[in-house]
Amino acid sequence: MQNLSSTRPTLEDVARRAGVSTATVSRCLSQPAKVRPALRRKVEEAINLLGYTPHGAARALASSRTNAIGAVIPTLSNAIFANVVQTLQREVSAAGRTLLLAASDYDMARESQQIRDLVVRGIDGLMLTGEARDGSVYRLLRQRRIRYVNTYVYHPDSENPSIGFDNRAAMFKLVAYLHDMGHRLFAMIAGLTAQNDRARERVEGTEAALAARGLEAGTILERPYGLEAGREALRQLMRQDRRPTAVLCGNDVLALGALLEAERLAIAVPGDLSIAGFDDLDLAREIPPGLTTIHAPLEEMGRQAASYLMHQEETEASVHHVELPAELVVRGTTGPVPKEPSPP
Amino acid sequence: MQNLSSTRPTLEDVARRAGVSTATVSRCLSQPAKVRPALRRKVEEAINLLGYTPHGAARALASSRTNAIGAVIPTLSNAIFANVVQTLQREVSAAGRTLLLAASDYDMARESQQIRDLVVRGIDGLMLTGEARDGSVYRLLRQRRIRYVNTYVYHPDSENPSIGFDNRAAMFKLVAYLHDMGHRLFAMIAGLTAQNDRARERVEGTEAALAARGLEAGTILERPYGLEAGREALRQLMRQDRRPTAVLCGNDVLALGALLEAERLAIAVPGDLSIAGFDDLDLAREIPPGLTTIHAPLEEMGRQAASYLMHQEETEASVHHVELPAELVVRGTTGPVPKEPSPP
DNA sequence: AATCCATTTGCAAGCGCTTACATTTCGACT
DNA sequence: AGTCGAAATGTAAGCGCTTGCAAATGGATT
Repeated sequence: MQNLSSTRPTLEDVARRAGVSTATVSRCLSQPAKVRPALRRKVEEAINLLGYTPHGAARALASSRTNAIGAVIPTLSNAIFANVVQTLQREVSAAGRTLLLAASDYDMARESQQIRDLVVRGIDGLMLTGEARDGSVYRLLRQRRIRYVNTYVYHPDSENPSIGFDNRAAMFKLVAYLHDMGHRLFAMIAGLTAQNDRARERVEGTEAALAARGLEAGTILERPYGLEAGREALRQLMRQDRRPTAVLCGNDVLALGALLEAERLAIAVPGDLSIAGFDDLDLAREIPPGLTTIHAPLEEMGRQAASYLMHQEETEASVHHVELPAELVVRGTTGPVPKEPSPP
Repeated sequence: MQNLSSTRPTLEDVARRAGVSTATVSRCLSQPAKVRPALRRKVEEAINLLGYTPHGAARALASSRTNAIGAVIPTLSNAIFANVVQTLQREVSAAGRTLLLAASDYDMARESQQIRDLVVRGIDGLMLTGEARDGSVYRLLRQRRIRYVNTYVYHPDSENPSIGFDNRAAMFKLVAYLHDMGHRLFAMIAGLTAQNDRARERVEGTEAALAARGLEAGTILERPYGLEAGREALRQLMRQDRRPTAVLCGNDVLALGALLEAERLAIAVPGDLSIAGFDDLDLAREIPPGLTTIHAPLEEMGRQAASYLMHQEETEASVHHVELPAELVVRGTTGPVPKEPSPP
């Protein structure tokens, strides 16, 4: 059953063994319908006998198709990326292709390098996170005719395809809801905006929403995404003379940190303070009293990205843009503004 | 600066442009030290001028090295896998290689297929999760001379290399600690053991530890890893006539679910009930009162796996096995057994 | 200047597969 | 049986790169 020699068997070995040409064997593998059953059977027999498996690189070289899809994300340590990659991988794998993955750790330079590496290695499609990156990267992708898509953002006017949601608009919804609940003084615990356009859009959305409603621009703290950072930021906010009554967080992890810290400081949530997150992690629903947040449609985003990247056939006239809804999910951490100003 | 023609430039284009042979260009790319600076400069100029990038498949075919490392894990939706993949990817990327990733969703058949796919695609090394899988997979890997390693387990007697920790021994530590705290009736909310040897080892470890101490084998519930499943399982345990005083959970996610449910049921933790997890997620430390758990040394595991898989040079005499410590971390969810039996 | 050896460079043969094109085979039909 | 077109198969030319080996080059040494 197994070939005992140390060099792996090649197509030619199979062809010889089956008494056919290499072309026929090749066809058996990629378009079995084109080979008559009798021959096909003989070939399959030879394949099993020799324990033959195709050589991916040779195949890619000869056919100039790699059947590989790449993805570059900031980090797998955040569930919102891990989950999308999980979905992407599932779809890609189901289509008989392979996922090449790189994580940039929120470093734009590294991201560029990783994209280039993936291009060199050979990919048919590429999922990217956000839009902000060097123009040369997009140029390379287009020159190489590699299909790509930006995710976690929806930028209908961009020349780069996007599948995602409107981060700004989501913050507008959140501010509107809290404003209507009577809140007037807001604060934000944002992510680091320097290398992260999604975080930036969330901040900008908040600022714009506050301005649009004639509200004071509150304190904005930038922190790396992490529970401890969220805790620390909340402490800092609560140390201020004029305490905000509502704290918007750049993501659920920061919000969870803030919530845990509020609990420790014996600040009632939402009695004294409302806290909201962004992303809607599993935990947001489970942790008492339930985290008010924006639901990021990750599953759908992963599926759509996979589908877009793998359907190369259709050449579309216009740039592909898909907006997925990012809905406000009201749970227990937000409520009406406290009657009297919260104690100093 | 960019080549405007639609076909990408090849090594030959560069060679012609620089007035050298393709061999020289090739050497400039892979062993620059072997080319005199003057020539090298000319070549680099031509490369930039044409916007040349190597063709990965051609390179892999000619050199029979792919510079790719594969990893197959159960799912990215669990942080313990996402974090290890994150580490692995970082190391792999830093070494100028690429990570090919597949997630099996705890389906052994799918896992086999994915491993085969990766082998066909071409990888120099492969990280696997657990040890239990079809013998033909290991045979293929060895026949193809692909370096591989099982992780999340430590099986010093296996012929397959492993880098991980001893799941059984860890449960022994946990049982010993709780027994010493006075607990006599244990229960376990385990993961699904059917397709998961790590989960199985944790169950077996618990059973063996209980038996070794002459303790009653308590109820063991198997549940898919998930918060909601943990909640439900705890409800079921608390409905029993004889309630356990200590609940061991197959992982931290189940433990967190159990903890949240206990809170909802107004069962005091650890006053009435002790709960312990496994893995030591970030959240385990943060969530009050702090989850007692086993710390899984993920970072180190990822690093060591990467290093082992990428250092092909040294041919070792014996099978590579590394045991990483999985320490008990005592926090707030465990304590002395309640004085009187907990109320029905 | 001639000689010699260590480097540097070029030549060219593949690596294993796909695929356009040529050739053969097979039935259906007359 | 003989024809003819469609379908099946074979032939062979690459795909873009690496690398063993031969040839050429450059200094160092005499």
